[in-house]
Amino acid sequence: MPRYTPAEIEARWQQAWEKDEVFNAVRAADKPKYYVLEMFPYPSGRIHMGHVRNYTMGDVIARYKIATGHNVLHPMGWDAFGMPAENAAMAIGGHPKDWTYGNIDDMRGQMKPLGLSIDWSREFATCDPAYYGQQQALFLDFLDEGLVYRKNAVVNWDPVDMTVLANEQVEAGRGWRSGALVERRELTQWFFKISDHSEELLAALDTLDNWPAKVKLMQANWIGKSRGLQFAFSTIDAPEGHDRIEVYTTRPDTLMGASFVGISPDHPLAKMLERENEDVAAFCAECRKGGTTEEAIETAEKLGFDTGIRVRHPFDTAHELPVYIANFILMDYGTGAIFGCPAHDQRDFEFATKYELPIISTYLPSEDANEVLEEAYVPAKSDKVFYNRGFAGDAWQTGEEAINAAVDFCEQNGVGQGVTKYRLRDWGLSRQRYWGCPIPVVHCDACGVVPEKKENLPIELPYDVDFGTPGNPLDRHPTWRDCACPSCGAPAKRETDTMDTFVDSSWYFARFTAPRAETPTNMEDAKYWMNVDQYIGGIEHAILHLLYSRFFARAMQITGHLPESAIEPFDALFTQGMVTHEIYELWENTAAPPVVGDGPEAEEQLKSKAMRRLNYLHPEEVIEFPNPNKHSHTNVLAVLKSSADEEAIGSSDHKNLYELYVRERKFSGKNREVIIIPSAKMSKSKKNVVDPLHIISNYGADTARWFVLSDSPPERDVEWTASGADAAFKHLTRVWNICDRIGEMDKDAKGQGDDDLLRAMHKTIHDVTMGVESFGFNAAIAKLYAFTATLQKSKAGYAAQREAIMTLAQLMSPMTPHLAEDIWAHQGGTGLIVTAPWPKADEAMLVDDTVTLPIQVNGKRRAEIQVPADMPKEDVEKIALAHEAVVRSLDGAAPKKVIVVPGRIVNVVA
RNA sequence: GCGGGCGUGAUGGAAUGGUAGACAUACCAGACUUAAAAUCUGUUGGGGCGUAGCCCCGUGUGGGUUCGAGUCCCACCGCCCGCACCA
Repeated sequence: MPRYTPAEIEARWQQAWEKDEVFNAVRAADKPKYYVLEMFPYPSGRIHMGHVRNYTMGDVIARYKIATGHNVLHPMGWDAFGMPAENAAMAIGGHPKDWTYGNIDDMRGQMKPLGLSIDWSREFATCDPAYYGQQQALFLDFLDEGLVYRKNAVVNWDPVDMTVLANEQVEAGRGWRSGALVERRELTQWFFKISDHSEELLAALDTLDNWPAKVKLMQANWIGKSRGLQFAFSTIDAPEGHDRIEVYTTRPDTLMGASFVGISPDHPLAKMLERENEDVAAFCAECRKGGTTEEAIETAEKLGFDTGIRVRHPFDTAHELPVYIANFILMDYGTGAIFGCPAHDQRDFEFATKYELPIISTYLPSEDANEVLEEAYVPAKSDKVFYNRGFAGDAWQTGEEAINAAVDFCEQNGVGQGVTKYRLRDWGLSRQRYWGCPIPVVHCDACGVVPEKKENLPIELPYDVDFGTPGNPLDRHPTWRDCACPSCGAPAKRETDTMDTFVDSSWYFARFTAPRAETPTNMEDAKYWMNVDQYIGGIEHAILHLLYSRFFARAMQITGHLPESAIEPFDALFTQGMVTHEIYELWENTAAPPVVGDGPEAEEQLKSKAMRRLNYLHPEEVIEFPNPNKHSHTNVLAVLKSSADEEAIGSSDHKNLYELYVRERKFSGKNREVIIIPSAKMSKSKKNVVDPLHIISNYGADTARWFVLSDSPPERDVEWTASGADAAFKHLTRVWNICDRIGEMDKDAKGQGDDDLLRAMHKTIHDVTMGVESFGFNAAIAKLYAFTATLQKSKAGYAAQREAIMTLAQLMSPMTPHLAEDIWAHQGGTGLIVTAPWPKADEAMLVDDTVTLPIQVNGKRRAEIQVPADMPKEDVEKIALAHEAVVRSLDGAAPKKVIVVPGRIVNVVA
């Protein structure tokens, strides 16, 4: 009997697909188009199970769409710029370009054996000059349209390495290489005017019907539209030019609870005081320590500095408030100044407590509530509260009503204006790094900042750079900066900043529609292929990447690079989960004398000893086995493979391993134990990374693909288990063996149960189709398991069994395409299965004549009846009430009510 | 700190507001075998009783809506993701 040999059949069918060019996307009017795209990978050099899962999901969709008669575009490329390449150059030498292209070759080589339905003829990397040159052209067009501008912004500055650090290079407020305390420093940077599109980007979220609601909500919160009041406090004893402080508040209804005014350390008034007063300067310097992330700022201890300046309350000029410089106020949001209302904001409450400022309630939960607060009183804006210090609207009103009333009141009394603001800031794209797309502008002494001419594009990165010292090598390059001013021709200097890598990934989806075009896009191709019908990627991109891409699509429409119809580039979005794996930790008693002996005393002693994690272990370094001690909470134990002898490993009863485990833990000189941490994100440092190449060489790509789809719902994390992969392989072998068996059958053989088999088949067609359409891959696979079991046991005749196995192959083909092709060929199917039309479920075969109805009494299941599917409600009710179990439950009482849901359930209310 | 999500047997999970635990793993038992592997079959949420059967409890915790809640609402607990220079 021939065997299932994935290594052989997978290579064969991949060649067949390549020969027929079945995945080459062709622009043609004969069929509807379908564009499926997975977020392209960073070329780290190794694919991991997360990639396998991500691309397999996209592949299932792509293959399903091919089978249902679409021209499918399913491209692949590389998000190839970024810091890891420069870090590698610094750490191990070599050049970022060589490192990156080497990695791309490696990863492509690792991906191809997966048998993905990718049109490789469209492949590109963002570090190809042909790609980033077009990106520079886009930048120039954006500049022309006023979508790009320059302004100052803060960066993480490492004062020892004299370089700008990324947020991830700041560890606990210190530079990762130098260990120096990081400072915030201002630089002139390029910005995209994304904030001009805040309202539009927010409003258009409503049109994205096939995006997850959580992603839309996260984007809406990120854009952060708020209506509030902007007004000015007039100052007392302030330096000249600062007789007013403009503040913005979303809670003008709490104005009577104001107890201080806070300004950002970067506020113009703070900066002026800083120049004149050493104490202020010292305080502002203190505030500028630490990273630039919102998280770092929000979680830092709240600090304030009393400037001595005071302001008058707008409603009561006799009431004066102190002005503090405070480290938690951001210059980027609002006006960089706020009034603090400690009674209704927890941050302000803590600040007021620390600096002994008054805490004044403006509203209370009830008219007689205690005004002395333990913490800030912050009810939902939609709750009705009692305004004890209201000044507009009713005494009892919701926060929302009070805010509107307060804005109206203030406007009428000339105390400010209602304004709408957005939290969304402009997108800073300048990076002081080498391995990125050069910003195509020139600095000329005479002409200032001048855009490069398009005919000079691409402005290519020089190859001869050194990474011996931190910082941007472009800055140090002896000649690259030198150029002629595009405007006046005089000697000038190139911009040495490069672009944020988010720019690269904000339009690659459009480039895939015409990857070799001499312009960023080709309008005809863009019109045909856009939008992306199904986009697939991680939830970690829910905000930035997706928001930036939405902005770019608009900007590209404005500059004539995308049609109007493509301003929302992703019709449907799916966010998949991660692949996780157990972590194995080796713990040892490193400090105390070893514990010896057995029994409870030894156990107690072990608990009290200083057991420490010594290191992490690779999955190959441990042997797992079931815990024979059934009373323990731990079901699986593990020992070091190196400690176990051959016999113990080979033996099927786990006695020897358990004895070894006990011996190592209690009797060895080290009290050594392997601890299993379930389900953690795969990470190199924790050594819980499973290499897909191993899986593919051991089991084949189809097994890897089947497993990553089968075990968890796609939006959730999947736990990689060796036994799961094993089971997937066994199942595929089983299917192959069934195919072989049917192939050996007598072609004229008649059997029993043809109709049952075909009914089960049509139900499976229906269920799997629904599953694939709705990303319910794991549920679809469960149905395929069930149908395989049915087919395996079937005694049906040859014709029915052949139809069943061929349909099974078709339904499996998006997940396990190689095995499916092989079965198809084995059974004499026409052409390739990949291009065969998707099977259709026969509606008539889906309905059963009789149904099983559960009968509940008061919501608890008590019985079950079989009735014809079309039996009238009244008759069902009669049968249900007559049922022995129901009679017993009712105990003679008359039912109050009977609910009959046809085809579903009967509930008797006693 | 802020924003978003998730939580179901030993494990991964299934379940348009309608029989909780499909399917798979693991374990246990059986068949085949000299034996093992492989393969196949079967059992398995917890507790109880008068054990062909029946009853009680059970979807992180506590409340609520409903004839009926894993599913909807509120509060809490735990874990995960994002926070603008990681990609």
